Amino acid sequence: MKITTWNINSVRLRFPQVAAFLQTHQPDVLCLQETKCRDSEFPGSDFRKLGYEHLAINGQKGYHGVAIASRLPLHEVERRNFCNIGDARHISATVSVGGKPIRVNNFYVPAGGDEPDPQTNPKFAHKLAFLDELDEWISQDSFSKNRSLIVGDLNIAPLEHDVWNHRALLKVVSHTPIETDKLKAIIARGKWIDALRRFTPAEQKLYTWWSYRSPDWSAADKGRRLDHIWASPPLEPCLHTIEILREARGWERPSDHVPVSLVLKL
DNA sequence: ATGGCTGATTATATCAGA
Repeated sequence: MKITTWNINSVRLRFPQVAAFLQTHQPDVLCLQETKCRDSEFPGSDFRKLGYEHLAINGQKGYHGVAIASRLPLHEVERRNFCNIGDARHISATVSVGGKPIRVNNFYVPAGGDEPDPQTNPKFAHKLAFLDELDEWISQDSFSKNRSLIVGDLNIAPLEHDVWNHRALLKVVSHTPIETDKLKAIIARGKWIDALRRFTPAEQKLYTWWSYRSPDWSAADKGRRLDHIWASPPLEPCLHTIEILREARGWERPSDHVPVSLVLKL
């Protein structure tokens, strides 16, 4: 079973890139973030034509929005209203593979604005509150004791080599200690397996996002690892491979995030 | 190195992203 997470930055604008990816890489399940459209505007028939007949969508107008497109049936779809503000940052569904369920949770964590101070920056306060609620919610036994995946754009690069310059980014939202400590605590509490790092040593640079503002993103290579796939302990023996499709950042009119995939041998 | 860019909006400047 192959599952991909990708912050697409407008699913309508970038459907051609999505189609190219699906046809070449053939994931069973695709989790998208920043779809940026209402549910009624989601290009569902285009996904169905490519064999992704099972759709779970949590959209909103203009901003945010998450979705799961799957070749396998999706059950028990849930859209949790984190921080009770009515935005679209989570969707989960159960995928059955060989008759055994895997619970897939797709997140788009708030970016957090510029200033890493919750007293003066409401966006950063929102990000921290979201993480606290995420921590409490996924600490339930049902997550860790069953076959669960946490995927998505978590907007935090937790490790030193998840950013191009650790020291320079310590005061930059996405890599500040208050955020990275929280994320590491959530991982530790749930005994989550950080699947990308399971296949790449901690000393090796690993990025999934490169800013649009860098004139030569590849040569400068000032990336961050903002996109994640975590697996619950029961899935540990099934983790097979990870792929970060760096080349997608060089496609025409790209997203600033690239697809990140996990293959499970179930 | 924190924006030099990008996308959406009943747009033509503003907000958001990270």
